[in-house]
Amino acid sequence: MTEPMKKSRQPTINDVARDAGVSKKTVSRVINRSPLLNEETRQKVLEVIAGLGYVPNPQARALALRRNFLIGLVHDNPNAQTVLNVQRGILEALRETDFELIVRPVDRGSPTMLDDVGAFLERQRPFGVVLLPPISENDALAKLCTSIGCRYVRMGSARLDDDAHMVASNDREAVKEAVTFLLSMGHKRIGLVQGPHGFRSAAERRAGFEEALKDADIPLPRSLIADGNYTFQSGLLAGERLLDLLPRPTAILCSNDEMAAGVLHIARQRGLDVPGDLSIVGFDDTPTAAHIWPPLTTVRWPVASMARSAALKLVGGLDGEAVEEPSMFLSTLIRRASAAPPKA
Amino acid sequence: MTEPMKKSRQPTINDVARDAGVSKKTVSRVINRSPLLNEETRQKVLEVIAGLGYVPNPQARALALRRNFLIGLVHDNPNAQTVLNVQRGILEALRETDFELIVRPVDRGSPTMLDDVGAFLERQRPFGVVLLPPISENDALAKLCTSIGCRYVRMGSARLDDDAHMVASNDREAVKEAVTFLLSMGHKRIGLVQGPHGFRSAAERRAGFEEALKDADIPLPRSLIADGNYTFQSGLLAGERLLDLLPRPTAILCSNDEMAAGVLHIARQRGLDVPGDLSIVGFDDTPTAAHIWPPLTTVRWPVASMARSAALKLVGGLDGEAVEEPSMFLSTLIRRASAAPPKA
DNA sequence: TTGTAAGCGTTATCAC
DNA sequence: GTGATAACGCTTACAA
Repeated sequence: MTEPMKKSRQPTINDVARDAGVSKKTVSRVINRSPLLNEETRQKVLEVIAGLGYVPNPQARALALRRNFLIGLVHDNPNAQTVLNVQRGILEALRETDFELIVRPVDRGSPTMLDDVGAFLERQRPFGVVLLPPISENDALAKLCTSIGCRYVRMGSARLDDDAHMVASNDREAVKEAVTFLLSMGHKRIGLVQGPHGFRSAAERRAGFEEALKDADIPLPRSLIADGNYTFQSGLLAGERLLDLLPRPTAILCSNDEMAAGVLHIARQRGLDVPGDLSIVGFDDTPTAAHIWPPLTTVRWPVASMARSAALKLVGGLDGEAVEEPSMFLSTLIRRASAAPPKA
Repeated sequence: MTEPMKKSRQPTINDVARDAGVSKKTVSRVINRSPLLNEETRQKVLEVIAGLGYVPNPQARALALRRNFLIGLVHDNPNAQTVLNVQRGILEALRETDFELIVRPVDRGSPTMLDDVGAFLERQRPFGVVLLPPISENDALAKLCTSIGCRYVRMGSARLDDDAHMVASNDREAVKEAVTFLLSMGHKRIGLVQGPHGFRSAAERRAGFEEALKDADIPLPRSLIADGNYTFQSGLLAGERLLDLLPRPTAILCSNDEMAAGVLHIARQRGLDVPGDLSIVGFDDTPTAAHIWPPLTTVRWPVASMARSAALKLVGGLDGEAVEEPSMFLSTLIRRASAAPPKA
């Protein structure tokens, strides 16, 4: 029992092997759940492992296996809650696995962005990466991952890639539903604050907006569409633009909640009653959406679930089982007080 | 030039050594910036490295060095923006180093929390961890890190540990300043929505609140203090409690912005004019603070800078230089429209 | 079912 | 200054 000179360092596979009276390979088999193992041997080894408090060294395993246990999250999404929800979803999928999550925010718009991500992938060689919008919409980035040999899954607002490499919410349908909801309440003059050019989400949401109006045979003058860039500030500007119109729109759909908050701000400044004089609908269901006054009707996309599936697509199928994770996710319209039938 | 059977795998240190006509140890010296190296040799090796696109394998380095290049972020902070700001700050400090950030949200309140973190530390053996409040206030956790032999730095609202293991904002002073500001505008009846019991930040902020009133010789009846738990919901309840009082407080200080938003909500519901009838002050300067109406006067603590220093305390001093990172950080009162002199 | 030997890509030791 | 050689802790051949 009394080992001579018990070193205080972490026990290694050798210690376990010695104490259990087996070879390291056998211990390795136990760790890796090899099926061809005498049950007695397994038990004995497990006991020694527990007794010693042995934990396999991930770096050593990574070296021997020529792959590591890191999943990267590459993102440039400005919405903190979204990013955290994604992290939560990924970690949920990674629980009970040996994988860890490493995060890598990148600077969208930086001319060296692709190089930066490339350097990160080359250096760390993560087992796989989850790409968040809007950067996930960048096809060059996906190609880069492929060329480097790094698995990836893109999150997005529409089918961006084949099922193995993407999870998406159907933003177009979701917005269409929201607008149809407004129409059903009697709104006829509905404005849109759209997201920035080059963003797939912005394009999809606009498309859904237009489709809904078209289906209802309601004309859409260009003046009812204001530009935004997903910031509160741009929502303020867009709100001023749209509320200057005569006749005023009775409802405004915003491509995200931040901008909706901006529009609400302007409406209040002008003494408009929301939703009496103006209904407002957002997109994202950020925490703020529920906390502003009146609470914002908005669209919630299942970020965490999507992220979870994304991660499972990456790490799943390692045990040979096919990965049958969904690729498309439904968003839900969250009805709150900011949208109601127009007053008169 | 034409190597026979160029394998498509990543180049290793051996490839570099062979091509440069030196030993692997020399290449290793170049990588690790060893000072005792012939400049010519170094240049030649660097050329080959660049030519080959060689990148050292972090896992192999970790194994050989018996330490890895991972900094963990352990957090249970509910504020997404805060967590992301921390991540940003840490990564800023880690840029240009070989370290990566791995994140580990934990479930505060789970009875197995300490075990969970312990398992994480044992398994991954990160080089160091940054602990976010409120979990960072847990002394048992700090002890656990020490016993496992994992470096740590705690972020907090007050001195929680010695300088090497902590960075803190001075919440007490910050709140004191905010309350003094309200007093200077003529408020005499000021309510407090405090944070949950057991949170150091809540205690510090309350202490600052009380000190300011005491310094001004203003009595503080217990009824002017309402309990909250840092959620919007609890802000609603606390707001109702305080605004039921007669005479009504003319100002309310909230221990965070979420709760301030809740109080604002109630004030609006009751038709109160903010700030005319009621001034509101928050704490945190979340994005929401600037987007609600009226924009919220609040206290901003330099999260990212603190996180940056925390990370530097962890990885600094590796090159022998002493780490001279600050431990205390000043918060700033952000004056917005939600606080003004009382109407009458 | 289990063990032996070799190797994963790097760094430390200690000669030269 | 530089280079053999032996670690580091694990896994994959391939034997037994």
